[in-house]
Amino acid sequence: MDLSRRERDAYQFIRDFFARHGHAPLLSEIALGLGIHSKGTVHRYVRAIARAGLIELVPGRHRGMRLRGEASGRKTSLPLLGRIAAGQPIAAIPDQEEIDLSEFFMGPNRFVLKVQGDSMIDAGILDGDMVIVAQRPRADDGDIVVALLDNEEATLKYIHYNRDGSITLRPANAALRPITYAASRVCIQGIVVGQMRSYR
Amino acid sequence: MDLSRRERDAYQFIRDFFARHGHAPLLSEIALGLGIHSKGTVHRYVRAIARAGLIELVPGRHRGMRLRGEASGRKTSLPLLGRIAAGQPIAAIPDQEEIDLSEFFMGPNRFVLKVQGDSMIDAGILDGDMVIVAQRPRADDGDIVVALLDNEEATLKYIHYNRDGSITLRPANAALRPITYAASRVCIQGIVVGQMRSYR
DNA sequence: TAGCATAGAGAACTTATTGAGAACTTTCAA
DNA sequence: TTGAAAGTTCTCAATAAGTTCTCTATGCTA
Repeated sequence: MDLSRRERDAYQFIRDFFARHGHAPLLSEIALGLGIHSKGTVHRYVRAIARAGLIELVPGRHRGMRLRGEASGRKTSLPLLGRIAAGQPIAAIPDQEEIDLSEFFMGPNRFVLKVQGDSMIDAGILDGDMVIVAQRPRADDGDIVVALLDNEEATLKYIHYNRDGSITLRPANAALRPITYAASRVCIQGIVVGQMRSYR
Repeated sequence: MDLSRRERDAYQFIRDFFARHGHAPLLSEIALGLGIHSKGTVHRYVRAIARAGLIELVPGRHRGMRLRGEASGRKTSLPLLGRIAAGQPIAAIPDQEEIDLSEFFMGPNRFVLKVQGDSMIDAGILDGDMVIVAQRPRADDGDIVVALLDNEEATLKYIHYNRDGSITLRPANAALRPITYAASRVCIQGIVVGQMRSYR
C-alpha cells in the first residue's frame, strides 16, 4: 500500500511533529503544516497512512494517532537539549527535540568515507573524520565533492565550475592551492552531505 | 525478454529516481529525463520493463511502480567504502565494512547540543554543528567538555586541570584566550564524545 | 525491396489525486 | 454541565496522471 505525494508529506509532518513535541498533532495542525484548509482532506490522508500501516489510529480521540514500526520501537534518537555557548544553563532550555541518528544521515545511495589528510581542515573536516557521501554524477558549484581524477586518484575538495568549461578543485587549507582541470579529467563520485567524528 | 536501448535507459532512470527520491517517478518525469515528449511512449517502455520483471506496476496509481529485488529493505547502516585522499579510485577499494549510524553515537546518558559560535573552530567544531555529549561529572585533562560556569553559563571548551586545583577552559580558536577558574565555579555537564554536521 | 523491430508524437479517454467545505458526532477542558 | 474544538463522513469540482490508441519515421536484415 503506497502513499501519494501529499500522503507522504502528511506522514513526514506527523513524524516530525512527534519528534518535536512527543505527541500527535491535531488534524488542524497537520493542515496548517501542509498548507491545506480542509480538515476533511487531512483526515483522508491520515486514514491512508494508517491503512498503509505506518501509524495507528485511535478513533474519536483528539490527537488519536500513534507511530508504528521503528519510529516508536528501538531507540535510535538522542534528546536535543538546545544550543550551547551563551546565556543559560543547558538544563533550563525548553522545547526538547529528539534527533534521530539513523535518520540524520540516511538516504538512498549514500556511503561513508574515512578522511585521510588535512586538505579540508578549514572546512572542519579533519584527518580521521567520516564523511557521508551521496552518490551523484553532478554537483553544484561550491559543493564539497568526492572527485576522481583521470580515473586514478580520489580526492575530497570544493568544486567550482569555470566559464570556459574547466573545473577547479579547491582544498580548504591555506597551505594548499586550488587546481584547475579539464572537465573530462574529473569524474564526480558524489557530494558530501554530512560529516561526523567520534572522540574517545 | 530483453530490453531495447531506450527501455534500458528508462529502467536506469527509474532506479536512479528511486535512489534519489525514495519513490517512483511520474511518466512525465521519465519522459523529461529521457528527452521524450510523449508519455504514451514512456508508458510503453515502462510496460516492457515490467514485463521483463524488473519493476512491478500498480495500474492506475500515480507513480504506480515498485522496484523489484534488493531495493526494498530499509537500513540504518551505510557502506564504509574506504579512505579517501590518495592513490586509488574508491570503487577499487575492497574490504567493505558497514557503519551503523544509530550505533555510532548511541550510548547511555547522552544528549545532543547544537553549537553556536566559533570558539571551537580549530578543533573542527563549527557554528551549527551538533555535538554528542555523554553526561558525566568528571573529565580527563584535554577532553572537550560542556561546562557550566557559576551555574549560569554553559560553554564548550577543552578542559585542563592545574596543579593548584584550578581549572583552565581553553577555546580552540586563536582569537580567544584560555581562562582559568577556581574549581568550585566550574561544573562539568558532560564530555563531548562525537560531533556531526549536515550539509544543505 | 518487403518485413519487422525500435522510436517518438500525440489524440482521446479513463481514473487518481488533491482540495474545499458542509453536516454531523464526539471529546475535553473550563 | 456544556459549548467550543476536534474528529468523522460525505459530496463536489478541478486538475494531473495513467492508459490505449493510431500514425509516422528509421534503421536493419532476410
